[in-house]
Amino acid sequence: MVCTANDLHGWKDFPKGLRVLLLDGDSSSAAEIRSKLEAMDYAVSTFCNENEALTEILNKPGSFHVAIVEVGTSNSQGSFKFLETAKDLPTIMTSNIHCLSTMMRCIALGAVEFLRKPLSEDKLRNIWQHVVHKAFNARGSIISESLKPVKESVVSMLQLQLENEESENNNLPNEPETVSLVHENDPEHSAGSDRYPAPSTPQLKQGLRLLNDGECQDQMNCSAEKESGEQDGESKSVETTCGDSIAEGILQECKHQITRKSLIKEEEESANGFKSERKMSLDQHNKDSLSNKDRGSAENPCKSSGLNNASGPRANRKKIKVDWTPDLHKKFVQAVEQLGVDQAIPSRILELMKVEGLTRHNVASHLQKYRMHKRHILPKEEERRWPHARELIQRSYYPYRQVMAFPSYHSNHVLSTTPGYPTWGQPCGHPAGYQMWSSPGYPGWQPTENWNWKPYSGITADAWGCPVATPPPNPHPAFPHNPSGLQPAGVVDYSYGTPQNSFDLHPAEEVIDKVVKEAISKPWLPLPVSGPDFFGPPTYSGLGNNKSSTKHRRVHPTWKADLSAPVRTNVDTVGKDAIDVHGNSNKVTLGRLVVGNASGAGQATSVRTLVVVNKGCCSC
DNA sequence: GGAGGAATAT
DNA sequence: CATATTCCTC
Repeated sequence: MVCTANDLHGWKDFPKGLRVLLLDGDSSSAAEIRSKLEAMDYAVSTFCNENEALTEILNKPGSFHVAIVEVGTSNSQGSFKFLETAKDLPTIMTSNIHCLSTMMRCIALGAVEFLRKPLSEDKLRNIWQHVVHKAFNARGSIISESLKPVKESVVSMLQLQLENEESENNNLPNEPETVSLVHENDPEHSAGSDRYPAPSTPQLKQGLRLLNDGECQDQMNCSAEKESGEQDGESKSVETTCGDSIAEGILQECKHQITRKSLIKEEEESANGFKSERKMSLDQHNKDSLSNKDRGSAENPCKSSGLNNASGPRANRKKIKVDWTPDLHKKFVQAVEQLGVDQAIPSRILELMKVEGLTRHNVASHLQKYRMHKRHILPKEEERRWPHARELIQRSYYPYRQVMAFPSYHSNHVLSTTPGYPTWGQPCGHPAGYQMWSSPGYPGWQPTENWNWKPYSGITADAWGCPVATPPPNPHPAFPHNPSGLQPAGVVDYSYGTPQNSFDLHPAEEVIDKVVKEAISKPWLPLPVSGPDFFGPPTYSGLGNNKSSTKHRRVHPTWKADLSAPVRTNVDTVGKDAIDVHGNSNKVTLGRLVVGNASGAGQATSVRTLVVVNKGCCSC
């Protein structure tokens, strides 16, 4: 009697009907075991000696799913022979005697388990696990005929189960259980604004594995991916799975019926040092994918609903690393632009993107990068388009007063018109390698009307969106006009604690006042500050520098907005309270500004003091 | 408590 | 480097 796929339907109540070969020389023992097995709806065939059993197996391959073989003191050789012969049949050894060497030998010969008599119901009830295990871990691709339906039925069951879970999850759209398998580490899992892989979207279902101490409850699923029926034709979902052997086995099994593009990779370590990496993908129209990798964090195991709860801390699920593919990024940019830069916050972006599986954290992280690149790129674009802007500024805007930042002695590339564009650059005419950001329709980072920055004659701004005015080569530039007749050169300096040098500094009160007043009255004009590149090694002085560490220095809220918006200054909002006139140091502190270097996010961030210095000199 | 976002870790 | 995570503030 050989199982076929047709048996599947009859196996909905698996493991009932499991065919058990019972080989026991002790007839009374055999009867007892048989009775218990049959009480569990297992189909039992009893044999008294191994030859009969082996004959049956050989004559009717695939007749049994599992064997329970007694090892006695006298018939041990027969039991070993059975083991050696029936290698394809998951065989559980059982014995009254407790002999370690015998147990070892049995295991070495391929026994799946060694149980001591008496065999309780509990022990017998779970023998099906060996069948499933064997079905999914058969060496090579060869699976005995009897195991095929087992495997398929398990797959089918799990698929059905997952679908049921999905229906339940549909009632709880924000907290799908399968999602929790992916995002169990996400502290935002309960936040309504966050999105998770929505199992409601017909996609490749996740392979799930739940490990429970002692009792293994492997649950897998695999279902065909349907391409139609996307809610809005745009939604994407995260595709993920676990990489344990069973899962992979199922995935292999399902490969022929699944159109899948995502790569799933996972590596695991021990229960203690659990570590994994996974690739996840968000498919859209079979085209783009978002691959996620993820690293588990030991301190944050599974914390969520349903299935995971049952599995306990051991069922450590991993977070997902999102691969911001061009398409995904495009969606992101579109969302940002739709919202407007001001309103573009992670949760809203997330909503607009409609990418399942993406979390607010993912978006926030990307947004951070986005903003940084934008700040960095915009100024260079402006500079590229208005190469003489600074000169114009100096001549026309501050005809009588040069307010600017001194470049750092380490300044290297702030205003250079770098030939290439970073990948976040705008799309026009980029060399290969930037296609991600320059694909047709990609909005790019071009300044839009959302950037309410007054051109200010194209003054350059740097990574922080602040205008950058470099000093002219000539330290004492001769301005063609000096309509005000004032002493020129109120100079803003970022002294980083370094002493003022070279100039005889005599702050004329009126000059200082004028600088301050103008800054306050014209907040839309740039503060004469430079971007990160402009500064030398960070030192800290002045306001906000009472911390010894560079950590957690933050822009004052009133400044923050302006740091992200290119030109405006917030002197007005900072107010005079932030203005500190250093009576005897020729400085007026306007406020604090956090700057960083250009090398990356948040690195070497520091607080600078804006100081207006009356530079009492000028050749004019 | 949760969100945004800078700073930091991986 | 890109992304995740942590930490801080609001």
